[in-house]
Amino acid sequence: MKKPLIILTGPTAVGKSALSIELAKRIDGEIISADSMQVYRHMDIGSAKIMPDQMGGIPHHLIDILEPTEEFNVVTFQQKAKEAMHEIYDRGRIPIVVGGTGFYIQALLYDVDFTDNDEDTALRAELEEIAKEQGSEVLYKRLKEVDPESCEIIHPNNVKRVIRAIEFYEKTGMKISAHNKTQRQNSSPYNFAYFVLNEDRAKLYRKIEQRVDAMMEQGLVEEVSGLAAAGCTRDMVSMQGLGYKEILDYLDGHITLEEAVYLIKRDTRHFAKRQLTWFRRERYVLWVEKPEVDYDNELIQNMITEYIMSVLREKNIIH
RNA sequence: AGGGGCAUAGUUCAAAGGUAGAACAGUGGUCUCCAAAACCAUCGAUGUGGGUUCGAUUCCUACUGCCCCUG
Repeated sequence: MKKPLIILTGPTAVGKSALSIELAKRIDGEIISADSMQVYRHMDIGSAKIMPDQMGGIPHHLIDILEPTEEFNVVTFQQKAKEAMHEIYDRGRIPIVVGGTGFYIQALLYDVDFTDNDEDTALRAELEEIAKEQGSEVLYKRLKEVDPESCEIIHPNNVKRVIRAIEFYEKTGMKISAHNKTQRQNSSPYNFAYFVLNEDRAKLYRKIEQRVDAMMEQGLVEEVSGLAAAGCTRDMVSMQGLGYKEILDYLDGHITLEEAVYLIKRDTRHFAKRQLTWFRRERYVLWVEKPEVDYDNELIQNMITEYIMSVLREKNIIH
């Protein structure tokens, strides 16, 4: 008997958090955050983190679990999320995965196997050096010798993925193209429902821009300068987050504050667009479109929750 | 009101009497260990009316709009 799993995602700023609280209350669920930035403590404003007073008493997992100086990646996410799920099942409750990182959701939902190799930071650094000094073509040729199939899929300019493919081969002796092919055939071990909340593009973009303005008012600059003072630098995973890298550039005097705000807005729009692209090609997703006209917010929330509940009943996730 | 200047893509800027380029924005896509990352692709323009010319978006001219100076 497959265990139940609910996924609630969508582009940034669409209103996932608020809806997830409503849903969790009704079905007695707990929330697992699938967000690569909200895992970090002291990064509240820029990550639009849900704060304890907004949680409505619903337990949240994978929020505030790391210091910004620590590394976080899919593998860590997968491990910690699975641990959290076990605990939730033990309590007889239903896990609701909420967050916008599609890659993380995929890793969890299909239980993608990452175990047969560890990342090798020394090798990565070495390969990065080669790319920088000799050009990405050199790396690409090296990959071609061991895994020509990957070369057909990966663009030569995409250094990160070329490096990963070489690394995979060096560490395991296998081709990542073959590995990915088999992993892609995994079916989910869960009885799941995968909801993507979406709304009119222009409206979403407007909300993103308003949210960035609000972050500035809430003191994003202070938050980032605090992190910088605590030793955070832009090469850290946490500081690659939207709002953080741009404000760091401002604090370093590379750009003006006005430019930083423009860049945060632009890059967040791009991000939302990429998220939607991801969800479009994901299998078995259920799109939940917000109505174009602005009704009462609570009313919309209720309608959507009702719809989600009906799907969950149909799928025997709730009774 | 008088004088001057400018009108090219959504924006900022190129170029040229013979098929008008770029950056950014917008749009679509890739993704199985940095994913809020990295990468790929693509739509789109000469303000309006006359004239000169084989050919005008370019030269001339009127109009319209915007900017600057003077009052």
